[in-house]
Order: sequence, then structure tokens, then C-alpha cells
Amino acid sequence: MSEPEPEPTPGLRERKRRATRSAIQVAILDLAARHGYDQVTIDEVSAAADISPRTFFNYFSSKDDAVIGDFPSLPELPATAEFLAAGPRESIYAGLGRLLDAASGALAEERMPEERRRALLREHPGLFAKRMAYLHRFEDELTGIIAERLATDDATIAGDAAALQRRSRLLSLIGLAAVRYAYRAWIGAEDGRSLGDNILEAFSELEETLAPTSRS
Amino acid sequence: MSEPEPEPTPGLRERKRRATRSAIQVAILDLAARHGYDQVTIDEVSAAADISPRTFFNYFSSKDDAVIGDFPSLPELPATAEFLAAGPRESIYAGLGRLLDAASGALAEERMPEERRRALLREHPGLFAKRMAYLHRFEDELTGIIAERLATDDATIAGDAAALQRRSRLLSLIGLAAVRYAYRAWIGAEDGRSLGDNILEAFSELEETLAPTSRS
DNA sequence: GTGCAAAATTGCAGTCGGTGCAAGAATGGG
DNA sequence: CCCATTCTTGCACCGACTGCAATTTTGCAC
Repeated sequence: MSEPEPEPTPGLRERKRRATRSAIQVAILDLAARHGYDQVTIDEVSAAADISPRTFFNYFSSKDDAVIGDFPSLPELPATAEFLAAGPRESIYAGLGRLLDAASGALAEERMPEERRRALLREHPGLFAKRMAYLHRFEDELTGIIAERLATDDATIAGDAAALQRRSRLLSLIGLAAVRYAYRAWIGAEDGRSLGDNILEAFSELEETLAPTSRS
Repeated sequence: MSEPEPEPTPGLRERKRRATRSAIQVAILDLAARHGYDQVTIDEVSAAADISPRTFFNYFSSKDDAVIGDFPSLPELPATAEFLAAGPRESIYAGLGRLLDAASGALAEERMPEERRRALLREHPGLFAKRMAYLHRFEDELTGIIAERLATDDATIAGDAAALQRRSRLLSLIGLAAVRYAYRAWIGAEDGRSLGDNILEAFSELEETLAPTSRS
């Protein structure tokens, strides 16, 4: 909002920077796919990306980070504004589903060989754990946004700050559980379905499971 | 079941082993509390624990692991058998709450200076994440147990293997979301409430949130 | 295009985490 | 008391990562 972010031609410097960054990521994923992540050294990656090993660490603070990549910041997503504006008429679960779907889209926006990254994360719990750490920041943002939405939806809960806080956190954790559910299905499956599809399906299953009154 | 696990006097060898293991953990927590986790080297820890640096790695595969400690194996817990035997009369959520409560009790059974560990985990997201990664194995165990319970509770779902699998996974993730919710409160709080208490409270809040029909 | 300041790249030397190996010490059991 | 097993330890080594200072590249004004 405060920064229009024009970025028509980011300038040579910035373009080269992005190219280098991308080259590193491509290189490490490529090498890891061929020789195994543990066997890949920074020296090899640097050589493949045509930079010095020292420069590698100017771009990523660790070997893992080069694989993990960036995480989107939730408040900056357009879907967040939509979620907040959806008002009380929409189910909070449905809204959450769409929001997390959009977030996962932004997460995978990078046109990198996502499949290789997927395979790496599947095989290396350490990487997975590190990525989960990023989810932590994400969780805080999500909780805040849910609180905002709840406050506009329900005037009574808006008055009780403690209850609002607890319910927001609980809802965000439920949402993230759905994401993890979808993520598992996505990682385990060979089909081409997107992470977002899986998330939406997880939410519908969630609603069904949590609403036993609607079942016979 | 298959192993009665007598352990009256585990023998000198085993006793020394446990002592060394504990000494390492005490040493690293102590040093980390005084100089900061990052400043602590394996050499210092080993010196404080009166062992060689090489021996450190005979006990823990990494510096982080020495802080994180072990995780209980769910199937071995007595509470698991109770959970499975509770039958269809008990709400699956209530049962899950008790089961996870028991599991967290087994987790914190170690009479180590738990407070220091808590402080460390609070300050170091990396450690926190790594501990969460253990939850992954835990999640698989939990899913299997839930599936078993569901199959005995509901004959119709027992017939549909795919549905059983999906619902079990979803329920286990919801349960783990509650655990994370409780874990956060536990880590962030200064009060002396146990992790188990927080988990039980999380489940009651969960049931309340997920049952909108019971509210006005 | 020339000159200059800011930013990026690089080499180097060094610290620390972590592993494989083989020799030596402690333990348990007969 | 002896032997097999297990545990400890020192050593040599690799790879991740950092600080620093020299060098190169880019942005920009003139």
C-alpha cells in the first residue's frame, strides 16, 4: 500500500542479482537431485552457478536456505484484503480455505523446478523442519488477520480481547493443520494437482468432519 | 506388552550411561543459560561433563539434539491402550485430549531442569522447529492409532479404507494443532502450569469452537 | 566518457560442528 | 581370572560458515 512497487525495469544491478540468486537455487536443486543433498558442497554449487563460494553466502545465509527459498508475507497478499472484506456472510472456514489457497500459490509462485524441491523436502526432515520454522512467522500473521476478521464479523467477541485472541489462534492452527494435511497429500501424490487444490479439499473435509449434525 | 521392562537395577554400565547422558544435557543447558547457546562449543560442554568431545557424539548426534532430548513412542504408552479401549461411547475429541495429555506427560518425564530448556526453545526458533520435526514421526503413530479406534467405533467407516485413512489423518492433525496451541501457551507463559494442563484446555476450547450449534 | 561513491564479488585465514577409524579402557559373564 | 563386548578417546579430516580487506562492477552526475 505505502509502496506502489513499480518495478518496470529494476535496473541492471537488480536484474543481475535476481539472476544470480536464481542460478544458485537451480544449481543446488539440480546437483542435489543428481548426487543427493548431503553430497552437494557449497563449492560445487558455487562452481555450477559461476560465483565464488564466498558469494554464495552473500545471497543465502545457509545451504538449507538456498533450497527453502522465500516465504510470502501474508499481509501483503491481495487475498488477505479479500478475506477481511468477505464479511460475516461467508463461513470463516471457507474464507480461510481461499486465503491459504492463495498463500500457497504465492509460496509456489517461483517458476523454479518446484518438483525437485518437493522431493528434497520429502526426503530431508531437517529441511522440512526449517521450513516449518518459517511457518511460525506465518502463523503469527495469520492469527492477527483472523482476529481482524472475527472482530468485524462478530461484535460481541470483539469486546472480549482475550477470547478474541484465543479463538484467533485456535482457528489459525486449525487452518494450518489443514494446510499440513494438504501438504502431505501433495507431497505423497504423484498426480499433478496443485497444493492449492489439496488445501481447498482439506477444508471441505474439515467442515464435514467437524459438523457431525449435517450427517445422517 | 511384549517387554515387561523390569529395570530394578539396570546394572553399572547402564547407570553410568544415563548419568553421562544427563550430565551432558545439564552441562549444555547450564552453559547456554550463562553464555548464550550459540557461544557454547562442544568442547566446553564436553569439558563440563567430563567426557571427550568425541564421546559427546556417541550420545547425541548433534548439538541441537542434546537440548531437544527424546520423544516418547506413542504405541508403547499405556494411555494408548486405554484410548483404544474407550469404545464408541466416549467422544473422540475427549479421548484424543487424554491421550495427548498422557503423551506430553511422558515427554516431560525427564527430571531435567525443564525451565532452562523451555527458555532456550523460546529464544531459538531453530531448536523449536527441530523439536516440532519429531512431531512428524509422532503424527504417523497417532494417525495409525486413531484409525484403529475409528474402525472399532464405527463399523461403516471401517469398510471404507480410504475414508478411514483420510479421517484419521485429519483428526490426528487437528489433535496436533491443539498440542501446538498448548505448547505455545506453555512456552510463552511464566506460570507453572504443565503442558498437559494446557493441552486439556486446548481441547475443551477446540470442542467449543467446533460445535457452533451449542452456542446461542 | 570520465570520475567517483556505493555496492557487489572475491580470496584468505580461521572457527566450529560433525564423522570414520583404530587403539585402549571398562564392564559383564562364565 | 579371562575373554568378548561395549564404551571411550585421540586423531586426522571434511564441510559449513564468518570477518576482513582488496578488487571489481554498477549507478549517477557532470
